[in-house]
Amino acid sequence: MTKEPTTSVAVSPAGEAVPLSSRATRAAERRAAIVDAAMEEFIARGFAATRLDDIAKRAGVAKGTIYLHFKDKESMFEELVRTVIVPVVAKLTALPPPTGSVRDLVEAFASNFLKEVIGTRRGDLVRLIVAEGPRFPSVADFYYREVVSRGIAGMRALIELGIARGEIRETDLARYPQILVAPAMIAVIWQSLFARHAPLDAQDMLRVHLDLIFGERRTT
Amino acid sequence: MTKEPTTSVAVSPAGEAVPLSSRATRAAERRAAIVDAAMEEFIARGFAATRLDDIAKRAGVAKGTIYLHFKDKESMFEELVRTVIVPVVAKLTALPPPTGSVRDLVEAFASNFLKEVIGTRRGDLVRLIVAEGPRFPSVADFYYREVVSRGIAGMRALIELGIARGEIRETDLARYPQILVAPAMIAVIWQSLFARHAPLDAQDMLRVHLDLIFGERRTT
DNA sequence: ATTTTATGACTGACTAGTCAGTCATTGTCA
DNA sequence: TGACAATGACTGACTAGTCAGTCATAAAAT
Repeated sequence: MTKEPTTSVAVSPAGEAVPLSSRATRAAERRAAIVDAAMEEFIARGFAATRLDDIAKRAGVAKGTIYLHFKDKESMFEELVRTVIVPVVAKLTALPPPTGSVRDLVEAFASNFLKEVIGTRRGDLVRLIVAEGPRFPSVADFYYREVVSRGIAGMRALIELGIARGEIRETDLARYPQILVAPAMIAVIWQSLFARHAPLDAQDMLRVHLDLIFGERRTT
Repeated sequence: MTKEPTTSVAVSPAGEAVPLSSRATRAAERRAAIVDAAMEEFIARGFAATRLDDIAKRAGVAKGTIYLHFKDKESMFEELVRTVIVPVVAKLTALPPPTGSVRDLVEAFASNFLKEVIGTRRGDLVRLIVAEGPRFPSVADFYYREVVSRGIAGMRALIELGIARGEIRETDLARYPQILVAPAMIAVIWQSLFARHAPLDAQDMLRVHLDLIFGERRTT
């Protein structure tokens, strides 16, 4: 079925020698415009209710052009998720220096997450995946494989380190890194759904949560 | 005016074995069948992708019948959410006796939540609300008003009691009852999306989380 | 001039919502 | 009690509209 990698993605081979506004470049720009527009529309309306005409209009492109880049609506959605998520994973995988206390590490993660995800388009994407996941097993699979399982593994490693160093009391926590992450996820969803009813100070909430796990912070 | 339909349930002679279908009863049954079918379909496909024909077929009813009970697809969805949620709220509002430790109370809540929500159709409904909320402000509003704000308030009261009684150390927790609830919500979502990849022992996870908040449990 | 890329009018499949007609149930009267 | 009339719940074929995907044509690049 969708075995095809679609139209050859303009992955320019390492070298460039090619003038900036080559075909490949233009194609890549158009593709990016389509991805951005699609992101916007899918987040606002969900998969089924999004019209390709709207995506095309927003991207400043004719509808037919979309089909030069994507096989159909479904695979566009799937590729969109991949396209947007991969760089985020890459960024998070670029681990910070293993210096300082575990709490500092976790806090670095948290503040990064706060800035890069909560209340941003990427946060909305998370909600979108939760929303459409059951109807797009391939998306859910991908997300689990690339983001969730890695994230859980990384958090577990951190927790174990924290336990080993005596920073974390509750040793069972290592079995459920989800607990460490849960408030952050809740914050993402809260901002999408209830921000207008009751804004949430995500940063402060995460701080309190970390106090709960690591104990009250002394002085820094 | 004897115009009243008088839901005359008494019409059926006591001894008769035919109380099967008065008009009113049948109507109520049909409405219930439609609500059930709609719930199933909306959960499986989301709002936009659900066909009224499918709901009708599943409910064993003609499409036109749906319109005798609901104005249109949108208000059907909205009423559906209300219909399903109200009894749950009622149940949770029936507070347990204020006996025992706060931890016991919270644990009672948790185990109730586990049994009644996580991994059930109601859990899927929560996911559905997260999914469709942004496109159905009225649903999100209703859910916030009837479930979220009450739940948060209730949890806050419990936390404050726990703090007053010395069961809970972290006094800032009262400002973010979301932290108390977060793992439970994550469990709901996890079961919907990732259960097949990595089943989650929600009960055990919640126990660990409560240990984190209340401190390790002594004896039971 | 030829090939590649882009366009947008067009098509056909699909579906929310309607409504004229049917008929089981209920009410009335002899 | 039985026959007949009134009611309105129920049906499903139909309408009007939508939208994913196509393709003949045009523009741009080479």
